[in-house]
Amino acid sequence: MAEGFQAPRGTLDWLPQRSAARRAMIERFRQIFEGAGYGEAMTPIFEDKALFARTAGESSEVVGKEMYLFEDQGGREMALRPEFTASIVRLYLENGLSRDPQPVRLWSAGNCYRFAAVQRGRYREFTQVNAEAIGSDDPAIDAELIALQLRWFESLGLDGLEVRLNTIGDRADREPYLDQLRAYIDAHSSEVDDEVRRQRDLNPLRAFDTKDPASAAIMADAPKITDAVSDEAAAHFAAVRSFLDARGVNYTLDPTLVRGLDYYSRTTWEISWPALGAQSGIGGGGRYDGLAELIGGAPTPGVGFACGIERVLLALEDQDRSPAPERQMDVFFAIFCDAARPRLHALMDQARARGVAAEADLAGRAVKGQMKQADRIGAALTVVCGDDEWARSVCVVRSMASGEQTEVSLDELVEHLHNAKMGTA
RNA sequence: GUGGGCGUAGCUCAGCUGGUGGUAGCUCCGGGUUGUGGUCUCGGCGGUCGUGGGUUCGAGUCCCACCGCUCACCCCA
Repeated sequence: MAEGFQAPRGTLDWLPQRSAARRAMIERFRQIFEGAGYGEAMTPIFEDKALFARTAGESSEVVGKEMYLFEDQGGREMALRPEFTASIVRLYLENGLSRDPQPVRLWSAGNCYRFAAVQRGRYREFTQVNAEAIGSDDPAIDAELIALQLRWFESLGLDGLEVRLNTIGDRADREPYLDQLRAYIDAHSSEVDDEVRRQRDLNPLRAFDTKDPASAAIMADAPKITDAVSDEAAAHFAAVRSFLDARGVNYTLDPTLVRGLDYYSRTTWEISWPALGAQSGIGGGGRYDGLAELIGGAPTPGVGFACGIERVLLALEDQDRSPAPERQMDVFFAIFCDAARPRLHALMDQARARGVAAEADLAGRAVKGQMKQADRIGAALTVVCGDDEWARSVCVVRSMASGEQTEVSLDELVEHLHNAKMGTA
């Protein structure tokens, strides 16, 4: 290890067991969203830096200091994607999807990259599953996305989720409100801490996030954006809530909930699993009706969310649950005769070609060790072939559950294994 | 980027105020069962004590730096 390499800080190695869990989670996500009419979209892992800079906002941490940037050999400024939404909207515009029936609904899964301080649940390379609906401002979509997202969590066996919901109005509502909020902070300037004063200039909405109790008390009485939104946005939010209420979705209203990316408008939400501690946010999203214009497209409404696979998996592991299916093998080949190995390996391959999951000893194990291996991998059957059987061109097929053994001619072995598999399946 | 805790076999960990690394548990491999698993039992493999310096006659144990993990700030998935 001293002279060796370690995975880069903030990255994870995925061994088979967790890889299976991860894949099962994504597969579940796929089933749920494709069952609701969402199609899979994949975008490049890197994009023009400006795509993210313009959409997420220069004042956001993500753009300000967390992007992985590089200049390619052609001198282009590129960034590894810190999130999906900007890429998906870019995809929508670039591929003319505004000509498709609206809204265009897409889901994605893949790695994102942010150069942030590493801790449990926060990694520099991490995986998000993502869903976006672009081209309609129907409040039913906001509610549908939240409901589907919750269905995913529940299908994985995660209990005790908290859903927080808010509306931050339209961009046009924002400036007058921000002036109001800045004025309030200025009026209480001497009573709040540096953090609030810093946010006042940077992103006043975030001033509500202060941890300082005195400042928090002051901010508790500050004007809330929820009260400052237009009648139209308020009506939209009321409609979102009615769609959620009709489904029986539990949520709490949090008028200080502001998502960290500047492009959000109207509905915002966050789902957390509190036991995870500081990185308890396992999913979040919102509406971004102004985003398409920011990157040169026609005004196009949109709404979407993302969930962090690693965090959800940590939560599941904390509950001693794994979404990974049991590993199973149909047949193990236990061969105690060197001369027999080539022929039996060939037969094993033929069985595999017919859909039988099979493996053989590859470690030179003794008899006992090979049987133990068969047991360990959960093989339903073990093909046993030693000198005696090989001399007679047969083998013994043992049922690992019952211990029952039958002798089978090597010529009929593949057919026998195939039938056994079909019979039990 | 800033603080606190931690870093001994593949994994989980003992190791008292510095005096030669633990028959430790689990895993893995083998024997007990001349060719048959899950239990039991015996044995074996496996460590430059995170890395590099320093103090000391002597450092896993003390000091410093770095790397990594972890908790929190922050940020967000």
